[in-house]
Amino acid sequence: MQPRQSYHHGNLREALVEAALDLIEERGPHAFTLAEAARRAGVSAAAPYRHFKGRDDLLEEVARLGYEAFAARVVKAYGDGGPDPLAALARVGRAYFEFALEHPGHYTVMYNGKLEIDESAVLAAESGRAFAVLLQAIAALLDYLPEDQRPPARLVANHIWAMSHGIVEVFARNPKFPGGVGAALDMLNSCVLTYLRGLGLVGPRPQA
Amino acid sequence: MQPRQSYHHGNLREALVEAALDLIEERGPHAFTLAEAARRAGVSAAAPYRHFKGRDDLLEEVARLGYEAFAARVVKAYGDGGPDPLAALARVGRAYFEFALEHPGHYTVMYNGKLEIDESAVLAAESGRAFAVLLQAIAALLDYLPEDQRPPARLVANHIWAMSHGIVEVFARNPKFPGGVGAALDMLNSCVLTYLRGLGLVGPRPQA
DNA sequence: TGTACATCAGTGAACGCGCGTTCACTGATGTAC
DNA sequence: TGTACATCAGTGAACGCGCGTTCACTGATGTAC
Repeated sequence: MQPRQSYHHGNLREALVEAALDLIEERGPHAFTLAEAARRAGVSAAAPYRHFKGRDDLLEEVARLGYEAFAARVVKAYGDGGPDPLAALARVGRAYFEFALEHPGHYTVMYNGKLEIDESAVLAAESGRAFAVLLQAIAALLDYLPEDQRPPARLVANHIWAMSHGIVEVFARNPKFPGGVGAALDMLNSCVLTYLRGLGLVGPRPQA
Repeated sequence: MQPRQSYHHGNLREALVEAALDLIEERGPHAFTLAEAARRAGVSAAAPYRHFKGRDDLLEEVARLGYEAFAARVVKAYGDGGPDPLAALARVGRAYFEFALEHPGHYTVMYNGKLEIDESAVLAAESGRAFAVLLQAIAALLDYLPEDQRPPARLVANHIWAMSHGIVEVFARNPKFPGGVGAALDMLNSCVLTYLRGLGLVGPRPQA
């Protein structure tokens, strides 16, 4: 933000990505402009072209980094799946939730982007990596059920993914939601637990 | 789209709203431009100013109509709440779902808009009207539970709202989702039913 | 039914603006010797 | 350690474009008589 000392920026590529994230967070991916990102990074409008092919290229890099960081975080949260499947699933849910709140720009690009980037093989792979972890966490949990009342892991994963996304979008990212982020995370936990109880997986009402 | 016969359009206000909805659906609310809406309505860029104060005024009208139509639809779906609370709740869920799919532009403005319109008292009122119906439907259902295991209706309403929104956003509006809209609606129903079973409200596994 | 006229709902040209992008340039950096 | 020079990473001016908005205008409509 403050004027540079030297002619060279030193870290312009990263600075532009950061500026883009801020802009996307503030105004959405479609309102992002290369000119404004350059301005925030303290360089001329032409400077970004030393690091990116153009506007869309920067946006794609932002999306790529987002998917990468997200997948890495989810994988790390799951870890070895211990000490028990429910705890591991809770960590994965928490990771999803925290990523959305700590990286709102990335999250927005990934889920509200409507970018044509979806085509990209790299992004699809990273996205699949994160979903595979969720699937694994859920399959481990479902193993506790007798086989004849075991629903498809993919269906359960879709359900839980939708709950997480819904609570993030409707409540956690809504500054007017009473109780704020903490209350939203509690809400996600109680929602998933009630759902799992419906599957016969956890005991009666651990929390209201 | 086709050139008008007469100098006067006859229905420009509505045509501009429609064009705006199409644009928002295609490219998001931030990418909407008054010029493009006018072009699609077949009039000059100045014509919209006979009907709206400017770009933001048209966008506000679009949002207003969206909230109005949404609330009306949910109210109508709930009807008198009969024949039983579960059926009434299912109708409300279906109404939410169908509105999102049949009016994607409105839905986007309402939930992905990030517009400052949120301030508007009219919109808040319409939005509250729809939520009140959901709350009522759920309260009626929760009456079947003994009082000491009855969770707060607002919490349950929030949970179900989040599920609906999540499934709409992640699956129903995703053209790549296998099975399409029908599968997504099934998914919403099975998700909510499993959740309600977790509350002790419905019998064991009515569907996979 | 016909005419005069006010009003309504369009037009098209113009404006200033910010954007994405290109280009010739130049200051800073790093390397060979 | 010092110098020459290639390369890198910036600048600033320029371009064409589409946008939102304003303005004087004009064609069409509706109403009074």
